[in-house]
Amino acid sequence: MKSEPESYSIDDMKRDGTTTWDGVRNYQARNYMQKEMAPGDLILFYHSNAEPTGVAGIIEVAGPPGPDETAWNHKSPYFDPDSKRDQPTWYCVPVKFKKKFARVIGLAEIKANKKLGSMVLVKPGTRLSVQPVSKEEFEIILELAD
DNA sequence: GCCAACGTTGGC
DNA sequence: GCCAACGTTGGC
Repeated sequence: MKSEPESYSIDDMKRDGTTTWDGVRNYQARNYMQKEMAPGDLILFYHSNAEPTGVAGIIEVAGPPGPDETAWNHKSPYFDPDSKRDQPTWYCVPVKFKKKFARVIGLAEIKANKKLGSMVLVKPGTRLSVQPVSKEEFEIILELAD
């Protein structure tokens, strides 16, 4: 899961302990949260548009997906008048902090690692803020963080 | 700040 | 249904 640290960083995540991954307004990213994630799944927390950009730590799916309430909040930047109470357009999952890496695993380092060449993250033109990571890829990132 | 890549919107 | 215009993402 990607976040710009200027708006929400791994340090914010650590401070809060848990949060709801709301505000996602891309159907493919929503589908991953609504249909592919299960409580207990581990997640790489990625800092985008940052210095440095890269994986900053690990979080975990803390519960089942639910409607994204920000879509109903007129004051929210994520307000979406098309999302109805009885048929929400947007879903999100609660997440909880697990670990902050001692260093950020930079995008360049990930790109340079041959074993990570098939990560969705490094595929050209992939801008999804929520994207799948294989178990193998996840473990390689973990090793790099040690 | 630039710009390529992509998703969405809306006219036709 | 096509596609141009526009907005957003995100690396650099």
